[in-house]
Amino acid sequence: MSDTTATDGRVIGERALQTRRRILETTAALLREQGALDLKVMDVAREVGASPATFYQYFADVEDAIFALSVEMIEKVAPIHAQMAADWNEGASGLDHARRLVSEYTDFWDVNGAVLRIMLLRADERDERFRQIRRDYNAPFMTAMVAKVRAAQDSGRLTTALDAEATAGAMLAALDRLPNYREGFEKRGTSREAMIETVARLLYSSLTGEPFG
Amino acid sequence: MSDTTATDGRVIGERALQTRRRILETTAALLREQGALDLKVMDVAREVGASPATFYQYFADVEDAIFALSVEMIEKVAPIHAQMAADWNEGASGLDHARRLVSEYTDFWDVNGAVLRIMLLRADERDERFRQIRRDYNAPFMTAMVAKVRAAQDSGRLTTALDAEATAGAMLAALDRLPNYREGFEKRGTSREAMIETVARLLYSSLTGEPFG
DNA sequence: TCGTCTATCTGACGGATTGTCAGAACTGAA
DNA sequence: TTCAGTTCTGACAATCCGTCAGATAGACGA
Repeated sequence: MSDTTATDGRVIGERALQTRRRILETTAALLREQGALDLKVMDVAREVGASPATFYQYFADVEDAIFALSVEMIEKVAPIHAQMAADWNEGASGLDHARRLVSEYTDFWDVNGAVLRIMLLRADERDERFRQIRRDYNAPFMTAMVAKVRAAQDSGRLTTALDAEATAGAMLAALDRLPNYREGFEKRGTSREAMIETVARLLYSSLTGEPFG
Repeated sequence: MSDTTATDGRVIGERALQTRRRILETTAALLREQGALDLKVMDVAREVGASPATFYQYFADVEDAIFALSVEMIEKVAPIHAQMAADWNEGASGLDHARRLVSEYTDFWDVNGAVLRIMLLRADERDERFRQIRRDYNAPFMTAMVAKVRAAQDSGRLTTALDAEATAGAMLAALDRLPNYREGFEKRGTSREAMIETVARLLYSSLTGEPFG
């Protein structure tokens, strides 16, 4: 069922699993170093120290390997989902919880950005396979945030002029894009902490209706 | 100076200019259809009806052509900058102006998204060439938004706990990513208008300190 | 009209990458 | 050690890359 298979469909054993993993790690590393546009199967194979034929035994092409890495993002991000769900249910100081969420998610981007960027790109480019993964990856964030917005709206603290989905989406957009602007920010005097504080406050206010101050 | 040159550096004439343009338009079209990851020089050349050698006369590779398209985005987006600057200086009903900005920028993304996505991707991947273009492309938005935030903070309407650059960046993030989520939104009942209204209100409130309601 | 000059384009090439086999090498069990 | 199943790879045809030298086309003067 969830057994890993080779491109010919057969279930693979321990040795093959390790090879597959080395290919994935190498793909991720090269992705970080040189980006996706000119990442070749040959580059990965050379770096792994294997024949290109070995690569093709596990993945159809480089994009397919990045797809596998994207799938793994879903479980890698799960602890952040869990933390968020736990925090937000107990209902205590929301702003601190928002700070923690933004901080942890920014760290997550710093580590996994290279893969996440291609996942989002291919989903944006209408690839259905990646769209499904993007949905699964985003869903817990979206669900939690939409619920927050609806709750705030139901209790009258937040205007219903805001669409709950769109509000959550906008906050997710900030979470996903701001790590990519951090270097530029820092060059102009906006520290990582200031960025996190700002996004946390925007997030908190947009989801609860509390004023920014 | 701003004359267009071939890869060997010579300034090109009228006929060559048309060839170059056909290559660029074809690249943009194929980018929309099949995305960037497996867009080959051969694909473009075939579609243009020219030899690959002709392509290489004007661009080093596909990415280089996308770079040229990215450069063109700067002047293509200028009218939206201008409209925004004009609107925001006269100081009248800010929310309506925000609506117009979001609406027009969403349309801009619908037309030019394929190129914008790669511009942002390559900049995110630390390519200095694309980073420069991204800066130039974003600068007018950022400058105007940062000024708005600072003004609101100076007059005491907005908390200084928000960093001006980060706030502007977060709003830009929403503008840049939400068009990519629109199809998903619409499938779940959030119309284009609702999305625009929401982003406009978030933008307006974050830049002015006015409450969401 | 014709020939010439120059800008532009391309056929053809060596080299690299892609993707696919059949079979070689490895592994663990008997 | 032998054997059977698993995993890996050399070798190949097909395609793509990137670069020439030379072919072609358009402008212009005679």
